[in-house]
Amino acid sequence: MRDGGGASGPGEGPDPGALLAWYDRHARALPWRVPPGAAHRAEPYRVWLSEIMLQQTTVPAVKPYFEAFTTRWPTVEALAAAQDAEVMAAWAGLGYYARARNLLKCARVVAGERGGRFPDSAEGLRELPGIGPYTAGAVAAIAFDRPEPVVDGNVERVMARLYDIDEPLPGAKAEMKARAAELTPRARPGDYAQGVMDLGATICTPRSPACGICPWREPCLARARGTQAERPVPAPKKAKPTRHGIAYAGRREDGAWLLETRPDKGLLGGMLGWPGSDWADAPPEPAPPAEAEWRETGVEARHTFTHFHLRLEVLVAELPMGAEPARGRFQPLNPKDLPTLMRKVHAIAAAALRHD
DNA sequence: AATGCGTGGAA
DNA sequence: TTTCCAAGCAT
Repeated sequence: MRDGGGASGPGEGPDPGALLAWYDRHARALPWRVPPGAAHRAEPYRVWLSEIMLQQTTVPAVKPYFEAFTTRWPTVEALAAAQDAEVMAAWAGLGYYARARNLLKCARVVAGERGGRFPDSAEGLRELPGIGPYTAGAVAAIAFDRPEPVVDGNVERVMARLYDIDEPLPGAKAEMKARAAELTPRARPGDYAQGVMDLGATICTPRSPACGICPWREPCLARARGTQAERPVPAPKKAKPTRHGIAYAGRREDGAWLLETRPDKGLLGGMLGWPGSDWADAPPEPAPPAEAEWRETGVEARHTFTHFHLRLEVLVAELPMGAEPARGRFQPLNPKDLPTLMRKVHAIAAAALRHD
């Protein structure tokens, strides 16, 4: 690492000071952020919460969830005291649900074993559930002013272009990380980290980067060579198979739906869902969760996950008050508490049962 | 080290 | 419609 200072120029390598000067003028205003130059730093709880939500997730998607969480649970102690089901329901729709399970685990460790104080070093933060190298560095830098390297997808893209790294991902990550680390300044590490990420989000974007207004345009090797659109070189991608299954949407006379909480491990772990068959490459075997006249809706719920497409056939039934299902539990339902796939099933089922 | 794990918006 | 991808982590 080195100190920032002078201006960037050709042949001199990128200057952290130029990036900080750009950030002072162009920092995005975000709900979890304290503007550069403010007299105080952001609260560790809010920095941590935002960083967990932002993992592989866009800023527009995170904003309403961050607002909802901080309003409902203003402190780590409040979050730690929440019920599992209410936190999972509040996270529903944001995706990567292991984050929510680890969020609660982490909150309970911090509140229960650390007096509500987050560790103030990257090394300490790294021990907590759901906090990996990136998040540990980000919280240490932003909340505690520690000069830690903070390497996310934005930073990797910026490094790939600054140094015109032509090795494909993910092999190139080691060099990207080394370049990012040697560039990280001792001064204002939190602003610097947020600055590089803002640069990646607004100027050095994946497609059509705005090189003409970039504070690092002069030292950028890819810009000089015209290769910026081809950096970073992506990893080879695999085809997504299509899997099939059956979902059973049962509604009792009182309006309660037959739902089950999915096991913690695996896809949509810990979330509410409809009982059903396994999801497999072959046509699914029927697996009704209760004895009833299950009726085909003729509509499939289609959904794409990270690594496969899914088509779920939706079956519906009206169940009597005395029904004793083999699987699941009757409960009142707010569809917003369901992950997106299960919301799609609900919409199909509700429409089918409406036309009786 | 490679794989599993969500979602919605943009092109 | 399909593809791509966005502030990664756990195993």
